Amino acid sequence: MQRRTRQRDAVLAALERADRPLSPREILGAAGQGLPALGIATVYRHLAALLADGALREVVLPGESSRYELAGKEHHHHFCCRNCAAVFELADCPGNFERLAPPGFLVEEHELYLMGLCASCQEGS
Amino acid sequence: MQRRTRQRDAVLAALERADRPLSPREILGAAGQGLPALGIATVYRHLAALLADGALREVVLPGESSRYELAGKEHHHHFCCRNCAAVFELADCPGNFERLAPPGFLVEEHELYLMGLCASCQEGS
DNA sequence: ATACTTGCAAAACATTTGCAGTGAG
DNA sequence: CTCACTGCAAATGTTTTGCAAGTAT
Repeated sequence: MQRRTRQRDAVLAALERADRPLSPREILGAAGQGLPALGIATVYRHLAALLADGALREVVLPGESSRYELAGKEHHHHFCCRNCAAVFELADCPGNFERLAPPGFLVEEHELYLMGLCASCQEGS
Repeated sequence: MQRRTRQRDAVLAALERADRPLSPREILGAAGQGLPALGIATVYRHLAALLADGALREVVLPGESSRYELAGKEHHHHFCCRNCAAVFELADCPGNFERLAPPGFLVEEHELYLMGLCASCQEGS
């Protein structure tokens, strides 16, 4: 079982404070505010542990390191702006993807990403 | 413009031969059969170039390096078996994801992954 | 007191780049 | 003949590990 430590709380607090998925680097930065000696290795260790516990979700994007967000939020997906690389959460999920899989396959989870331009980047272009 | 070289052909041939997305390592292995001195750097360089040309698609999965497949195939998505990690292609796409994005956002692309157990891994359990 | 956690530095990997030689056009 | 392409090795950058010291329980 995991112990409750200052570092663990700092990682979780950083993720709670954020309204978007954070990369390990960003978590180190955010959590390191009130805990300067925090090491990146510790961040990775907690991310792995929390992920295994199902307390976090991993958000994978092409060309960037994985980002992490608290699980337990309502099921949702992400929009990634190809210009500013910001990641937004989507409200809805069409669901019902089981029928897409070949017969005999068991669908347990699904992941959906939309990509394009966010509202502010569209104005600029 | 890109020149036509033995290495470039080998990379493309490896991808054509495969019925699933390949990682850079796998491509090196497959393409290296008939071209032993082929270097991993060259593979990466061609993947980057072909990707930029739109000749390839990048398939990103949690925890593994990106895989690549020929573009130009019909639009499709992937199923990833959580047991054997094999990646399968799906036939259909529900499409029409524009409505999921917040107002003002432009959806240019989308990516959908299903995860679960493939037919053979389900039997074994 | 016990044994899980930490930070640091080193290790392991994955990916990119510099360079001089090679080869396509 | 030129200049893009190649292989190699070195450089980057990211994630993981070993270990002695710190600390929650």
